[in-house]
Amino acid sequence: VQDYDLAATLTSGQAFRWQCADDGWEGVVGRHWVRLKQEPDGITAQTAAAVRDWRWLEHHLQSQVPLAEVLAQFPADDPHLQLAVQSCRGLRLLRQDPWECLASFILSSTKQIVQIRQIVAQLCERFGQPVAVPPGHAPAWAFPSASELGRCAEADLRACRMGFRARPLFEAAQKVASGELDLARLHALEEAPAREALMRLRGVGPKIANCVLLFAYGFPRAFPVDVWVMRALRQFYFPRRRPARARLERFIATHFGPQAGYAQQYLFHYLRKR
DNA sequence: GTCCAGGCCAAGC
DNA sequence: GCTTGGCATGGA
Repeated sequence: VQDYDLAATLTSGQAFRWQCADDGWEGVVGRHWVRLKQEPDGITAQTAAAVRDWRWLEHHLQSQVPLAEVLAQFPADDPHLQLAVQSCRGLRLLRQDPWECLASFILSSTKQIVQIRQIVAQLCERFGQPVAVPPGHAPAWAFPSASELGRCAEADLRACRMGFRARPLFEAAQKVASGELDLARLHALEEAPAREALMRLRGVGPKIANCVLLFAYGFPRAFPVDVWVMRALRQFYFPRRRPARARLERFIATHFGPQAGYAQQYLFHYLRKR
Protein backbone atom coordinates (compact mmCIF):
# COMPACT_ATOMS: atom_id res chain seq x y z
CA VAL A 1 0.00 0.00 0.00
CA GLN A 2 1.19 3.49 -0.87
CA ASP A 3 0.18 6.76 0.71
CA TYR A 4 -0.27 5.25 4.17
CA ASP A 5 1.26 7.00 7.19
CA LEU A 6 1.21 4.30 9.84
CA ALA A 7 2.55 6.50 12.63
CA ALA A 8 0.02 9.27 12.04
CA THR A 9 -2.81 6.77 11.76
CA LEU A 10 -1.96 4.83 14.92
CA THR A 11 -1.31 7.92 17.05
CA SER A 12 -4.27 10.01 15.91
CA GLY A 13 -6.56 9.14 18.80
CA GLN A 14 -8.79 6.62 16.98
CA ALA A 15 -7.36 3.51 18.62
CA PHE A 16 -5.66 3.26 21.97
CA ARG A 17 -3.72 0.02 21.98
CA TRP A 18 -0.85 0.52 19.53
CA GLN A 19 2.63 0.90 20.96
CA CYS A 20 5.71 2.10 19.18
CA ALA A 21 8.29 -0.66 19.73
CA ASP A 22 11.93 -0.58 18.66
CA ASP A 23 10.99 -2.29 15.42
CA GLY A 24 7.58 -1.04 14.42
CA TRP A 25 4.11 -0.79 15.95
CA GLU A 26 2.74 -3.54 18.16
CA GLY A 27 -0.92 -4.11 18.89
CA VAL A 28 -3.75 -6.60 19.10
CA VAL A 29 -6.45 -6.84 16.46
CA GLY A 30 -9.24 -9.15 17.53
CA ARG A 31 -7.36 -12.20 18.79
CA HIS A 32 -4.23 -11.52 16.73
CA TRP A 33 -1.12 -10.00 18.20
CA VAL A 34 0.60 -8.15 15.35
CA ARG A 35 3.68 -6.03 14.71
CA LEU A 36 3.48 -3.55 11.85
CA LYS A 37 6.33 -1.79 10.15
CA GLN A 38 6.32 1.10 7.72
CA GLU A 39 8.43 0.28 4.67
CA PRO A 40 9.23 2.48 1.67
CA ASP A 41 6.88 0.46 -0.53
CA GLY A 42 4.18 -0.52 1.95
CA ILE A 43 3.53 -2.06 5.34
CA THR A 44 4.85 -5.37 6.61
CA ALA A 45 3.11 -7.38 9.31
CA GLN A 46 4.38 -10.05 11.67
CA THR A 47 2.18 -12.27 13.81
CA ALA A 48 2.86 -14.85 16.50
CA ALA A 49 1.24 -17.71 14.60
CA ALA A 50 1.23 -18.40 10.87
CA VAL A 51 -1.48 -16.55 8.96
CA ARG A 52 -2.90 -17.56 5.58
CA ASP A 53 -5.74 -15.12 5.27
CA TRP A 54 -4.79 -11.49 5.96
CA ARG A 55 -8.20 -9.99 5.27
CA TRP A 56 -8.77 -9.19 8.97
CA LEU A 57 -5.72 -6.92 8.91
CA GLU A 58 -6.44 -5.31 5.54
CA HIS A 59 -9.93 -4.60 6.82
CA HIS A 60 -8.67 -3.12 10.09
CA LEU A 61 -6.09 -0.92 8.41
CA GLN A 62 -8.42 -0.09 5.49
CA SER A 63 -5.34 -0.40 3.32
CA GLN A 64 -7.38 -0.96 0.16
CA VAL A 65 -9.03 2.46 0.45
CA PRO A 66 -7.79 4.76 -2.35
CA LEU A 67 -6.77 7.76 -0.26
CA ALA A 68 -6.35 10.09 -3.24
CA GLU A 69 -10.00 9.58 -4.16
CA VAL A 70 -11.06 10.35 -0.60
CA LEU A 71 -9.00 13.52 -0.36
CA ALA A 72 -10.19 14.65 -3.80
CA GLN A 73 -13.69 14.90 -2.33
CA PHE A 74 -12.61 17.45 0.28
CA PRO A 75 -13.76 21.02 -0.43
CA ALA A 76 -11.10 22.45 -2.78
CA ASP A 77 -11.68 26.01 -1.61
CA ASP A 78 -10.77 25.32 2.02
CA PRO A 79 -7.16 26.41 2.66
CA HIS A 80 -7.18 25.25 6.28
CA LEU A 81 -8.19 21.72 5.39
CA GLN A 82 -5.70 21.63 2.51
CA LEU A 83 -2.98 22.66 4.95
CA ALA A 84 -4.01 19.88 7.32
CA VAL A 85 -3.76 17.39 4.46
CA GLN A 86 -0.31 18.67 3.54
CA SER A 87 0.88 18.31 7.12
CA CYS A 88 -0.23 14.71 7.65
CA ARG A 89 -0.96 13.19 4.24
CA GLY A 90 -1.24 9.42 4.56
CA LEU A 91 -3.36 9.58 7.71
CA ARG A 92 -6.10 6.98 7.43
CA LEU A 93 -9.28 5.97 9.22
CA LEU A 94 -9.11 2.50 10.75
CA ARG A 95 -12.08 0.14 10.86
CA GLN A 96 -12.46 -1.09 14.42
CA ASP A 97 -14.54 -3.64 16.25
CA PRO A 98 -17.76 -1.91 17.41
CA TRP A 99 -17.64 -3.10 21.01
CA GLU A 100 -13.98 -2.23 21.52
CA CYS A 101 -14.57 1.15 19.91
CA LEU A 102 -17.71 1.90 21.92
CA ALA A 103 -16.14 0.83 25.21
CA SER A 104 -12.93 2.77 24.55
CA PHE A 105 -14.74 5.99 23.75
CA ILE A 106 -17.04 5.67 26.77
CA LEU A 107 -13.77 5.77 28.69
CA SER A 108 -12.48 8.75 26.73
CA SER A 109 -14.59 11.59 28.10
CA THR A 110 -12.46 14.35 29.63
CA LYS A 111 -9.38 12.17 29.54
CA GLN A 112 -6.14 12.81 27.72
CA ILE A 113 -5.23 10.21 25.11
CA VAL A 114 -2.29 9.01 27.24
CA GLN A 115 -4.64 8.26 30.09
CA ILE A 116 -7.23 6.55 27.90
CA ARG A 117 -4.44 4.27 26.73
CA GLN A 118 -3.50 3.46 30.32
CA ILE A 119 -7.07 2.64 31.34
CA VAL A 120 -7.65 0.47 28.26
CA ALA A 121 -4.38 -1.37 28.89
CA GLN A 122 -5.41 -2.17 32.47
CA LEU A 123 -8.84 -3.28 31.32
CA CYS A 124 -7.33 -5.71 28.80
CA GLU A 125 -4.79 -7.11 31.24
CA ARG A 126 -7.36 -7.71 33.95
CA PHE A 127 -10.34 -8.93 31.95
CA GLY A 128 -9.16 -9.87 28.45
CA GLN A 129 -8.14 -13.28 27.13
CA PRO A 130 -4.40 -13.76 26.61
CA VAL A 131 -3.33 -14.00 22.98
CA ALA A 132 -0.33 -15.75 21.42
CA VAL A 133 2.84 -13.65 21.27
CA PRO A 134 6.29 -14.38 19.84
CA PRO A 135 8.65 -16.41 22.07
CA GLY A 136 10.10 -14.29 24.84
CA HIS A 137 7.76 -11.39 24.17
CA ALA A 138 5.79 -9.69 26.94
CA PRO A 139 2.23 -11.05 27.28
CA ALA A 140 -0.67 -9.47 25.43
CA TRP A 141 -4.42 -9.64 25.80
CA ALA A 142 -7.48 -9.31 23.62
CA PHE A 143 -9.89 -6.50 24.36
CA PRO A 144 -12.39 -7.92 26.89
CA SER A 145 -15.77 -8.81 25.42
CA ALA A 146 -19.00 -7.22 26.59
CA SER A 147 -19.93 -10.37 28.48
CA GLU A 148 -16.52 -10.53 30.15
CA LEU A 149 -16.99 -6.97 31.42
CA GLY A 150 -20.70 -7.35 32.10
CA ARG A 151 -20.26 -10.28 34.47
CA CYS A 152 -17.62 -8.64 36.68
CA ALA A 153 -18.52 -6.10 39.36
CA GLU A 154 -18.70 -2.40 38.60
CA ALA A 155 -16.19 -1.86 41.40
CA ASP A 156 -13.71 -4.08 39.54
CA LEU A 157 -13.92 -1.75 36.57
CA ARG A 158 -13.49 1.26 38.83
CA ALA A 159 -10.24 -0.30 40.02
CA CYS A 160 -8.86 0.40 36.53
CA ARG A 161 -8.89 4.09 37.51
CA MET A 162 -11.73 5.03 35.20
CA GLY A 163 -13.66 6.99 37.83
CA PHE A 164 -17.21 7.99 36.94
CA ARG A 165 -16.91 6.20 33.59
CA ALA A 166 -17.27 2.82 35.32
CA ARG A 167 -21.06 2.95 35.53
CA PRO A 168 -21.73 3.76 31.85
CA LEU A 169 -19.17 1.18 30.72
CA PHE A 170 -20.68 -1.47 32.99
CA GLU A 171 -24.21 -0.73 31.82
CA ALA A 172 -23.15 -0.76 28.17
CA ALA A 173 -21.41 -4.10 28.66
CA GLN A 174 -24.53 -5.62 30.16
CA LYS A 175 -26.83 -4.29 27.46
CA VAL A 176 -24.57 -5.54 24.69
CA ALA A 177 -24.01 -8.90 26.39
CA SER A 178 -27.74 -9.42 26.94
CA GLY A 179 -28.60 -8.50 23.37
CA GLU A 180 -30.67 -5.50 24.44
CA LEU A 181 -28.29 -3.55 22.20
CA ASP A 182 -27.30 -5.60 19.15
CA LEU A 183 -24.16 -3.94 17.80
CA ALA A 184 -24.10 -6.20 14.73
CA ARG A 185 -27.55 -4.99 13.75
CA LEU A 186 -26.37 -1.37 13.50
CA HIS A 187 -24.47 -2.22 10.32
CA ALA A 188 -27.83 -2.57 8.58
CA LEU A 189 -29.16 0.78 9.77
CA GLU A 190 -28.84 4.26 8.32
CA GLU A 191 -26.59 6.73 10.08
CA ALA A 192 -29.29 8.57 12.05
CA PRO A 193 -31.07 5.56 13.55
CA ALA A 194 -27.73 3.92 14.32
CA ARG A 195 -26.74 7.08 16.20
CA GLU A 196 -30.02 7.09 18.10
CA ALA A 197 -29.48 3.48 19.15
CA LEU A 198 -26.01 4.25 20.51
CA MET A 199 -27.17 7.39 22.28
CA ARG A 200 -29.73 5.43 24.29
CA LEU A 201 -26.79 4.27 26.38
CA ARG A 202 -25.93 6.28 29.46
CA GLY A 203 -22.73 8.20 28.92
CA VAL A 204 -22.99 8.14 25.14
CA GLY A 205 -23.80 11.54 23.65
CA PRO A 206 -23.34 12.83 20.10
CA LYS A 207 -19.54 12.96 20.23
CA ILE A 208 -18.94 9.40 21.37
CA ALA A 209 -21.73 8.09 19.12
CA ASN A 210 -20.11 9.77 16.13
CA CYS A 211 -16.73 8.27 17.00
CA VAL A 212 -18.27 4.80 16.94
CA LEU A 213 -20.22 5.51 13.74
CA LEU A 214 -17.04 6.68 12.03
CA PHE A 215 -14.33 4.41 13.44
CA ALA A 216 -16.29 1.16 13.77
CA TYR A 217 -19.16 1.36 11.29
CA GLY A 218 -17.51 3.46 8.64
CA PHE A 219 -20.26 6.04 8.15
CA PRO A 220 -18.24 8.50 6.08
CA ARG A 221 -20.15 11.61 7.14
CA ALA A 222 -20.02 10.99 10.90
CA PHE A 223 -18.23 13.98 12.40
CA PRO A 224 -17.19 13.80 16.06
CA VAL A 225 -16.74 17.26 17.59
CA ASP A 226 -14.47 17.23 20.62
CA VAL A 227 -12.57 20.13 22.17
CA TRP A 228 -9.87 20.01 19.49
CA VAL A 229 -12.19 19.88 16.51
CA MET A 230 -14.35 22.61 18.06
CA ARG A 231 -11.21 24.69 18.41
CA ALA A 232 -10.46 24.14 14.71
CA LEU A 233 -14.01 24.94 13.65
CA ARG A 234 -14.16 28.19 15.59
CA GLN A 235 -10.69 29.31 14.68
CA PHE A 236 -10.90 28.49 10.96
CA TYR A 237 -14.55 28.96 10.05
CA PHE A 238 -16.14 31.13 12.75
CA PRO A 239 -13.38 33.48 13.93
CA ARG A 240 -15.77 36.32 14.80
CA ARG A 241 -18.42 34.83 16.99
CA ARG A 242 -19.31 31.45 18.41
CA PRO A 243 -21.91 29.81 16.16
CA ALA A 244 -25.20 28.46 17.49
CA ARG A 245 -25.41 24.69 17.57
CA ALA A 246 -27.89 24.43 14.69
CA ARG A 247 -25.75 26.71 12.55
CA LEU A 248 -22.65 24.66 13.30
CA GLU A 249 -24.39 21.40 12.47
CA ARG A 250 -25.61 22.79 9.17
CA PHE A 251 -22.11 23.97 8.33
CA ILE A 252 -20.58 20.58 9.09
CA ALA A 253 -23.23 18.77 7.06
CA THR A 254 -22.74 20.97 4.00
CA HIS A 255 -19.17 22.25 3.96
CA PHE A 256 -17.09 19.09 4.38
CA GLY A 257 -18.93 16.92 1.89
CA PRO A 258 -19.28 13.15 1.62
CA GLN A 259 -15.95 12.46 3.36
CA ALA A 260 -16.58 14.74 6.34
CA GLY A 261 -15.39 12.07 8.75
CA TYR A 262 -11.99 11.91 7.09
CA ALA A 263 -11.80 15.71 7.08
CA GLN A 264 -12.52 15.73 10.79
CA GLN A 265 -9.66 13.30 11.42
CA TYR A 266 -7.22 15.45 9.47
CA LEU A 267 -8.29 18.59 11.38
CA PHE A 268 -8.01 16.79 14.71
CA HIS A 269 -4.54 15.42 14.05
CA TYR A 270 -3.32 18.65 12.45
CA LEU A 271 -4.31 20.78 15.44
CA ARG A 272 -3.04 18.33 18.00
CA LYS A 273 0.38 17.93 16.38
CA ARG A 274 1.20 21.54 15.65
C1' DG B 1 -1.72 24.69 43.47
C1' DT B 2 -4.17 25.26 39.07
C1' DC B 3 -5.83 23.99 34.72
C1' DC B 4 -7.46 20.82 31.57
C1' DA B 5 -8.37 16.44 29.15
C1' DG B 6 -11.28 13.03 21.76
C1' DG B 7 -18.07 14.49 27.31
C1' DC B 8 -22.34 13.67 29.33
C1' DC B 9 -26.15 14.67 32.28
C1' DA B 10 -29.41 17.05 35.22
C1' DA B 11 -30.84 21.34 36.80
C1' DG B 12 -31.77 26.03 36.15
C1' DC B 13 -32.84 30.05 33.21
C1' DG C 1 -33.36 26.29 23.40
C1' DC C 2 -28.69 27.54 25.90
C1' DT C 3 -25.65 27.65 30.10
C1' DT C 4 -23.65 25.73 34.28
C1' DG C 5 -21.70 22.61 37.73
C1' DG C 6 -20.48 18.01 38.90
C1' DC C 7 -18.33 13.96 37.93
C1' DA C 8 -12.81 10.90 39.12
C1' DT C 9 -8.31 10.94 37.88
C1' DG C 10 -3.81 12.30 36.62
C1' DG C 11 -0.71 14.73 33.27
C1' DA C 12 1.07 19.23 32.10
